[in-house]
Amino acid sequence: MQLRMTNQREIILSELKKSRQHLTADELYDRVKKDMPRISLATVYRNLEILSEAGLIGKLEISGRQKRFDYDVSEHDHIYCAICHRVDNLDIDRQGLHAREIKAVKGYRVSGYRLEIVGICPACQKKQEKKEKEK
Amino acid sequence: MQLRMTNQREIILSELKKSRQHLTADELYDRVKKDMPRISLATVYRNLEILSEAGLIGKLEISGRQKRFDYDVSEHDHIYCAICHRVDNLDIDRQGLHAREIKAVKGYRVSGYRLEIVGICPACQKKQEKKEKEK
DNA sequence: CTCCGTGCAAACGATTTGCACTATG
DNA sequence: CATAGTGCAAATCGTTTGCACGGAG
Repeated sequence: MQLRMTNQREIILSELKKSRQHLTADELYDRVKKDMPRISLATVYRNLEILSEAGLIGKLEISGRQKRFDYDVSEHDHIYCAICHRVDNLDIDRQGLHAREIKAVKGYRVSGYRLEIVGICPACQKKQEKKEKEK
Repeated sequence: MQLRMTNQREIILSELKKSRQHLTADELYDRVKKDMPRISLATVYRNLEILSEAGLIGKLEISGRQKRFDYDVSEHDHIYCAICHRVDNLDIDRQGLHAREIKAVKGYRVSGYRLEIVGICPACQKKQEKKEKEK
């Protein structure tokens, strides 16, 4: 099962990379459609799955909502906005955690962990302040 | 909007508490149905949502899969099995993380974080060993 | 040429919602 | 007795799949 670099796959990949955001399949679909109007959403889903399996992009399955895909494949954690669900990459030292983690496993064979910081992004903070004033 | 402690709400709550597991809505539905055969799945969903908003149970939204509900409302993290998706509670010291977290926020107002450790649970490890032998 | 990939529509699994009815406080 | 909660069915949302056709290697 070898990978073919089709036109649609190439565009999906480059559109995600150049976005520098953590897009959902349908957000990406909207962008890709501009270059390739007949592409189908199913193709976007299929390719995102394949690309993330191939290690060319990252897959984010954060807190029960829509999957997002990451242009950055290096190991890192995420912060996301509880209001608008925007996601940003974080640079946290992962060393300290490992020691703590390994003690806590209760019989599990640990393969990794996911750390998500939750908060309110700058844009949504501003919106809240505005609402506050209007009262 | 005051809460009424209906029969179904009470049973859902007590069934989750006594399970000492992290059940999904439909797993809980199956259990509750034994005591109350005419209850509907929608009622289970509605009540789990309400109960978690009221702080009587916890809601777990792990890695893009089905929501699970937590009988334990105290602050804690989780470990889950990458194979069978079983979830267990963890006791990790949350102190060390806070300091690191606050440095990393890039304009976000941080409200908390979620740490999930991923691994393979004892039961699934055994299954794998068995398969290995059979080859 | 061989199959992997595509577009389309239909199928799917989890969850939510509109509605008329019920029952709690 | 007001109105939160229920059961049911249908709707919705994100995602996946079956199929016949198209195109990359």
